[in-house]
Amino acid sequence: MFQPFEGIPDYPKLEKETLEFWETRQIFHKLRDQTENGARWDFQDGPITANNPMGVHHAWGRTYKDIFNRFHAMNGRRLRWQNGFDCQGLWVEVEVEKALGFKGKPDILAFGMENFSRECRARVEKYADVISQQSTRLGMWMDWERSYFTFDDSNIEHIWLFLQKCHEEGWLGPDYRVMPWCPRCETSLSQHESADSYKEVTHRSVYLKFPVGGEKFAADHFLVWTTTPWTLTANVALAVNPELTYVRAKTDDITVILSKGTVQSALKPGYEVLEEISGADLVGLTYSGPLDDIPFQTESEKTHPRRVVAADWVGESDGTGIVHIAPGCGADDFELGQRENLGFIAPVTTSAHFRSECGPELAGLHALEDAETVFSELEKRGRLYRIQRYKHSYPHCWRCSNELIFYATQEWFIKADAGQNPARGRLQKAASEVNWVPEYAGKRMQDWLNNMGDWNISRKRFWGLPLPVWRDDESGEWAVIGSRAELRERAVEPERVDALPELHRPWIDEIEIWNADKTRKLRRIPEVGDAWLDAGIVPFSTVGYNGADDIRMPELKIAAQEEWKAADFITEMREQVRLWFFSMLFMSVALEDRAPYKTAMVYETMLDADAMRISKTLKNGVPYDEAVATVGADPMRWTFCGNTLTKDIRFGYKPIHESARKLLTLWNVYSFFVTYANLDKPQLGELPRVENILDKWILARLQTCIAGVTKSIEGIEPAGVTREIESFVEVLSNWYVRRSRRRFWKSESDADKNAAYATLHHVLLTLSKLIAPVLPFSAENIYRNLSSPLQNAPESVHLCAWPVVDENWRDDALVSQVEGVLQAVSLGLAARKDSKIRARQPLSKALIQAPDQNGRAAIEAWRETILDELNVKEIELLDDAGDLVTYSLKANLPVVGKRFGKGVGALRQLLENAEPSEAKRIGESVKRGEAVEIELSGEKQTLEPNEVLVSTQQQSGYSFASENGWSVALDTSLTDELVLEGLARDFVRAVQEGRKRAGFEVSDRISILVVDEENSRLADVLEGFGDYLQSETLADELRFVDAAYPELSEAKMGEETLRFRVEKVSEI
RNA sequence: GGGCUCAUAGCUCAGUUGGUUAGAGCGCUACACUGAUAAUGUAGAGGUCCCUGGUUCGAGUCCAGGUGGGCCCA
Repeated sequence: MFQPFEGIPDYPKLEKETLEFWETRQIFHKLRDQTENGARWDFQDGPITANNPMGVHHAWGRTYKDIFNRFHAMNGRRLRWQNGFDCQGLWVEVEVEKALGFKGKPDILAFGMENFSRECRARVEKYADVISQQSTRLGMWMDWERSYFTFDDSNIEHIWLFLQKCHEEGWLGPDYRVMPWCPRCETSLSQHESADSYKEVTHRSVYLKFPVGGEKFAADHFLVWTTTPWTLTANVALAVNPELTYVRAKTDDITVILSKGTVQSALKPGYEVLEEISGADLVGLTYSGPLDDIPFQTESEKTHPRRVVAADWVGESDGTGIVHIAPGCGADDFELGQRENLGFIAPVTTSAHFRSECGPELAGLHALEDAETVFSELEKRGRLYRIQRYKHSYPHCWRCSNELIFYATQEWFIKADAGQNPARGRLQKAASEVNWVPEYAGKRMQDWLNNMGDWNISRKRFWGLPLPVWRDDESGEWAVIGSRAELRERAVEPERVDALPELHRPWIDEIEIWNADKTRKLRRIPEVGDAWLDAGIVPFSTVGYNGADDIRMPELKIAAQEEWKAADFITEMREQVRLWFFSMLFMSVALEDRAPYKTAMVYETMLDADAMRISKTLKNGVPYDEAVATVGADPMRWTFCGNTLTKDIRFGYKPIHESARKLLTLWNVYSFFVTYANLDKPQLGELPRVENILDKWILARLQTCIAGVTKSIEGIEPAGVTREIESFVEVLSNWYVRRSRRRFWKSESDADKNAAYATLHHVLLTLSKLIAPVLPFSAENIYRNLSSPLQNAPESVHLCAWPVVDENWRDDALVSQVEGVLQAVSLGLAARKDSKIRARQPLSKALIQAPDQNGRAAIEAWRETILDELNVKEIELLDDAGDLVTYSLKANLPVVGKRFGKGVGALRQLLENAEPSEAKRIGESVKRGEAVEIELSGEKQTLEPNEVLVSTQQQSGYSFASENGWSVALDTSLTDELVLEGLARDFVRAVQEGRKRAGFEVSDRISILVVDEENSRLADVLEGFGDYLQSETLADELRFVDAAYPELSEAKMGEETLRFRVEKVSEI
């Protein structure tokens, strides 16, 4: 007895029960044991940041991960099953700050670094738990007890090892540069981090008047434009492009100098251009700046007088063609300042507050937030010409969304092009050996590597990888430590290293080491590392590459498991190409000179249903917990899996519901099987000898499906899986089950009925395995129910072997035959539609023309089925002989194309427009498989039979429907016998409807009470088809009643109105 | 400015090495079918396959240029 199933699945309920089953029966652990000795297939998980609950976009990626893991486990492969958490870096700190209500670094310092670190760890541990729970709910199988955490000392030590290696290669070192800097977080950000951070904002831009020094343009002003007025405190020069043309122009009763191309946008209306000047002539002029009186400026001018310099990057797309240069506040400026020896001013503190040397009016104010004061100071000094609102894209902190500034600072870099053995070429070679899916991911990686700048790995923060650099500030001597053991060896007080609770700030900062000759004590630099170092090292740290034992999964230990080093598969969203994929690649190339992964799959962006980017402020995303609780995980997983990798996914409840509806067909078939099997209790197990062509066909079609699904997963094409399964379920339901229904209804048990049960059972059971990776819950539910009568069946679908194609059942010819039959039936229904005769009305004859021998064989093989589908008594297979046939010819283009080249056009003309007699001559030859002579453009040619496509049409009075060489016509002439049969069918239909309405069981026996109207043909119908009526409707009796009989229903029988009633025959 | 990528029905998307009349699902309309059906079938409406040029006997498919969108870099 199977668990009954009806209606639509309640996924949330079904999934919860399944989770309990997995848990109590320890299915995951059994799977792991069962694959223990299998060949390795290594999925390396990219760590998810454990600082918040997961979102629905995480569920997308995690679905892919789970699909591939489950598939390979079913194939007996040994997997790692290790989830990873990203645990440190700015993203964690910012969330903890928010939770504690902190505004910035000073709050953290007041709170105490030790307390702060503990808070960070606690948050990570909390959300690691939350995410583990959420992922479990998604059906994701991992060894959740043994996830890796990037804050582990072992992870940190592995990064140290890597950085030491970089040092040996000559790639690592400090540099003084202008960097994007977040004044709130008080740290610089890397190239990685600033990449996504540009946002459209509107700022006030300002045009300023800078009086020109010297004699040449003594009364004039340079007109200078900037969007960051605060940087004027650090102005040391102006830059012009010597290639550009500049002008002197009169405006507001003064004379200004600016580039010719910017006059219109920069000057107020009513200006007058006086003369043109070459940019080169401006170089070398002096000027006085707008804030010349502040101490920074007066001091700087003593050694570096203000002057105009040349820069070829100055343009005219905005501004005035004259750029104010502040080497302390911009990367280009900094570089130009170095080249031209312009002097240097750093006007603000790390939190963007003006230093005291900016003068009493500005000192202590915030450069961005107190911009008003800057404007009024400029106004006070009479230097403002004009203020305009200006919309542009400006960088923001990717974690706290505050506007960034550019700040001169010393940071630590990994320089790819430095050293004896530069990294770039080695990285490119390693990347080229990876199988990128889709291919463009590999091109993006190459592009990134081509353009890769130095990698800023230092952050002036707290909770992160402590950079293993110890330095003596006085002498500048520094050393890189590669492990905790080495640290102990060189420590001034080794026992303090032993006492370290963990390798984090503030504890690690207390350790001092000796320099090489033990003459100086070195202290650790305070910086922590870029979080991408943490994630990038995991291919090594999770397997204990450095030989230490303190890893979460000891069985992966590298000494014993050399094989785990390069993952077979990784997958993340596309931006990870330049983030995690890159950092892993870099670290692996540094350590082992090879890529740490063999296949890398990327997917695109999740958008909402209206193609809008999902953002927290818009609240347009589907919340994960809500979605999984209301619609369930499986429909979501089906939606995710069906998305084409190269396309963004538009995600919302509508697509999930659409997926659920597609899956409903499968559940309907399952429900059909369970319902009838429970009535009949058939023998199930081994497939009996298969005789019925429907069974043969669906088993053959199943093999096609197995092959297709397997190929899709192995070819890293998840969308193919859903396509293959959906098309199979479609024909399973609408051809196999529909055509087999009567086989299941037969009241007696016979071989054919049993074969039908056994076949459908086998198909559904196999299907449950095919969907198991994508729909782990539904598959389990269906499998467990269907496998219940089987001996020795694994207790879970996930412990089953992946189905393989059985060559005994494979029959591609049969599969394509049925495609032809479906076409013929569809054409027949179209012809019937055309004739306007209802489907219940039997017709005497269908005339079918098949395109070829295989098609004719299909009609013969499926004759009974087609008769029934089309409701006709007879099929006449039109052959191609006789005078009534017309031939139409077409060139077989792929074949003749190569041979005839330019002549193809003429040949097509000739064949398609051939006279009937000529068409017949050629057509008949081809049908006989003989070559035929033709005359083409005045030349004799011989056409081989495979070069011509022949289709024939019967000349006939019937209306045809035809397509792809198939034609079907119906003989619509009706005999009285046929009319009566049609009426009988109407009667049956009416009674069945009545049974359903009355709520009878399928097996209930009934009485039919019917009113015999005047002039009705009812009596004739009963006489001719009484037995048929009774057996179809399970009616024990059929009797006439008076028109006054209570509660009669009405129905149409042909043109007549039938009044009747059905009653259940009492059990007695 | 450089790189990658996309453009096919009202919407979401298939379209394998170039091949004859470009498909599916959803939505809409009409009709039909229904003892698994929140199903299904048939038909209709809806397409300059973004544009231009090239290669070819033949281009949605290959190439070049352009337009528009997305992403990355400078």
